Amino acid sequence: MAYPAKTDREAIFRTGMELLAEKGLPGLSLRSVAARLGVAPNALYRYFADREALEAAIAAESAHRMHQALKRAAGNLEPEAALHAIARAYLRFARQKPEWYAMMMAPRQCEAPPEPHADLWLFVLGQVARISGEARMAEAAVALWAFLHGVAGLEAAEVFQQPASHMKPRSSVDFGLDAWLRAAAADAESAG
Amino acid sequence: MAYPAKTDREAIFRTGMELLAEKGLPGLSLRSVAARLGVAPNALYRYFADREALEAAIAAESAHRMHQALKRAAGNLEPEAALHAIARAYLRFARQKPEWYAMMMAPRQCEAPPEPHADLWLFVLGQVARISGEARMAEAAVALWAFLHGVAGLEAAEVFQQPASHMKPRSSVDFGLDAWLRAAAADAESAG
DNA sequence: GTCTATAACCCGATAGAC
DNA sequence: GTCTATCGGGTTATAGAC
Repeated sequence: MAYPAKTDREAIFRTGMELLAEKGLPGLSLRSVAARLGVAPNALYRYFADREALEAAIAAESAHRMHQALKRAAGNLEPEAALHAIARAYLRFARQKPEWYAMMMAPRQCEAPPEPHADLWLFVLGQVARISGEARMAEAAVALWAFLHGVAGLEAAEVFQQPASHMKPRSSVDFGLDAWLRAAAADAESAG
Repeated sequence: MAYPAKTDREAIFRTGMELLAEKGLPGLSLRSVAARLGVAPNALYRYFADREALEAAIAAESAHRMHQALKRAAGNLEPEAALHAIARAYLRFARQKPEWYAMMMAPRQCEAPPEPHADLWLFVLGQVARISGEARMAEAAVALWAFLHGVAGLEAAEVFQQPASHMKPRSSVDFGLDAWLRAAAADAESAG
């Protein structure tokens, strides 16, 4: 062939993940991805319809990686210990890969939630059900997710680093987690 | 004068707020503000050092408006009712003016938190202290803030509108809020 | 099917004239 | 204090050669 493929969907995607982790959201552009791969910018359009499509692929992979991290953290721990471990792993992921996390949580117009997101959600739902029971597991899981997502957001905004704010991130996370655990456990009792 | 002032800091700022509310974050640019005011783009640099400075002003005003909204919601209600009202008002603000909310919460490098942000935080802290007591009011307030910020983020990401997600936003907010209130009240008792 | 080249837009920011 | 003009950067997207 006169023009053998110099790249492929996988390589483009991988380069996008790298650039995002290295240079943040503004560092991720079709031009920069193409430059690193040594191809012309519009060569990428053969593999991704537009920037949105590339971002969606990155978001899906990010959700998958978080799922793996949470599963590893939970291991075979007892329900309550597993949930503490999951919460820590969630916040660690958001802290260490803020761009992947942001990409994964970014609003994106699509028919149904992509499979990795759904898998992650089902995993959390299952872990929550072990504590709260199944009657109100959805409400409990959403509340937990909101709390963790909120902590991640506040950490990203560096709210805790304000000198005169009197904020103690660690103990605040514990406060919220304990409150949630007590409420979830109470649900299980009232149902049982 | 050959060139009388056609605009001023206040008009620029107000136009920025409008554009942000109308067209979202990508619609806010120095060029678009200048176009709406009928001046050349670089005329704005007389009043704001750069885009960051304009954004910081918008963020401060957004925090002020949320503060007003929360105060109005709390009124003279009893502590627990006031907190419910504050939580609803917080989520309503984030839902109705998502760009202002995002701007207000966006990471921004500055020495100290701007005054409107600090005022808002002190107000929430005071309201929380009425329930939890003063010993752990900071932890409790941060946990509450994280939860509300998280719910706002999930709503913005349209997580709740996914058809097969089995999520009920309203009851999830109630779940989290009730959990928080019980924990905060328990703190007050153990201290009293 | 991939390439080069380019178009047609957007943006923030700066220089120098009036 | 505002203007025109411009620089250097970004983005999506298309046309046409190989």
